[in-house]
Amino acid sequence: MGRGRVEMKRIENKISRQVTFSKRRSGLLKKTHEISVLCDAEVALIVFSPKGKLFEYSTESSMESILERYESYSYAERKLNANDSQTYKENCTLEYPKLMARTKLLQRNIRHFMGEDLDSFNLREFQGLEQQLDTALKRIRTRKNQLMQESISQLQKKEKELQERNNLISKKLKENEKMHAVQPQWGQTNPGQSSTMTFVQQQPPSQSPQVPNLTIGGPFQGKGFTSTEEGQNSPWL
Amino acid sequence: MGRGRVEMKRIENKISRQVTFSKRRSGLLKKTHEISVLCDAEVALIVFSPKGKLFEYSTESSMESILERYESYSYAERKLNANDSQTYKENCTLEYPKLMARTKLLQRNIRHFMGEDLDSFNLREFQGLEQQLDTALKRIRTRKNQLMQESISQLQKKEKELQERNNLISKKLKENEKMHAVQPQWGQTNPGQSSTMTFVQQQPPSQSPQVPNLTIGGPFQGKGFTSTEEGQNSPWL
DNA sequence: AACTATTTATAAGA
DNA sequence: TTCTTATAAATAGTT
Repeated sequence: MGRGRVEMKRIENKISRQVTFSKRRSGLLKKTHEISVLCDAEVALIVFSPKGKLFEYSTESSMESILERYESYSYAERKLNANDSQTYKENCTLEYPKLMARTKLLQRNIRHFMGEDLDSFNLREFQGLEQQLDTALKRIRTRKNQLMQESISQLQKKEKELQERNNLISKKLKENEKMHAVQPQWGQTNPGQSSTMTFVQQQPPSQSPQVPNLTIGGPFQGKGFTSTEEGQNSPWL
Repeated sequence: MGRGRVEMKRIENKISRQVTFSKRRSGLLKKTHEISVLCDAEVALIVFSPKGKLFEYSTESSMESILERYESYSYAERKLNANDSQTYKENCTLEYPKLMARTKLLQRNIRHFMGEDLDSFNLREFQGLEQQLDTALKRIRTRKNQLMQESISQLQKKEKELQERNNLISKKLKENEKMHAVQPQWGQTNPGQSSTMTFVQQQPPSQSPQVPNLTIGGPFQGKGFTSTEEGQNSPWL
């Protein structure tokens, strides 16, 4: 847009480059603002001029929270070069306040997720949170249902196996009884066996190692919700 | 640019909003790219759609490095009043790993609250999370409804006030007309008043300070434009 | 996803 | 820098 096409490459003339930067920067900020308002999007824009000057725009939700959100999405670990002790210490000292701020933010977020600390929310924010939780809840329920389905089918399978085993044993027992009926020599082998017993409930021998433990409640490893690992009360509260 | 002016406010129609978002997003990404190439600037753009989908652009130097640069910038501005610098540093170094661990935990929890990263969950954990979210959701909906109720009753109150004011004015106007009908002396007081005007819309005098701002979207304080330096040439204002 | 009528952004020039 | 202006781009409304 302007009085001629523009090649998409670095403008070599320093002055023009500076001027273009200034013009386009304001245009860009404007457009960034517009999309955020018109479309209700959360936007963050960071621009460093070639001279190293910083320009930024962010939706009301603040730069920090957007970057936070971004990082929770693309969770790229920052690798501290921990090999060098001195660097590490400096790094820690430098990063500590950041980390603290971030932790506070996360805690607040969690409280929001738990429906607490909502006094400052406006309608729109409620709407957003509600939708987010609703989505999460749906996902969780889906996953839970999957798990339950699996449990059920495994239990059914187990049931079937046991049933078959029972049938087998019953059959053998009957044959046994028949044989005994032909030559009834009681006494030496199995004293106390009742001949009227028909079904025998028995654990399949391979139970514990091969069939997963399906106890509804399973072997918990306590991931941190509710009961809170080493006992201290919800660390984020 | 388009077939009509566009009011700078949230587009209410969901479909249009979605479409506009899509169009403007690509425009914005393009412009972001252009300024970075033409002017040799380092740029990062993060956009979350209203649905929560992430779009991003960053100069080749990578998002991470830009964000780091950004943070070092904004933190450089904050003066840590290092009263006891040495102790402070040691403390930080010592506490840093703890804090990091905690932050990680918090982040994981948040992901769980968003229904992500649930592969390791067992049934009981799902149940717990589900219940927690459900409770939260109920609270949030309650609060949201309260807010809406308040909005509604305030609007109704305002409506009533306006109605009364209108009635009053209409009444006065009628009396006025009557008087004029008796002795029609035009001219000296209010030239240009039309006698056929019936309703007058008027703001209640106390509007702005006493009635909370109910704009759906709340009272923005525009945390955005920190364009540093001379800054306030906000061309779009 | 395409198509235009228009509005905007902006390159050049002053 | 800022203003102006000719033109290129972006895009709102439509199909």
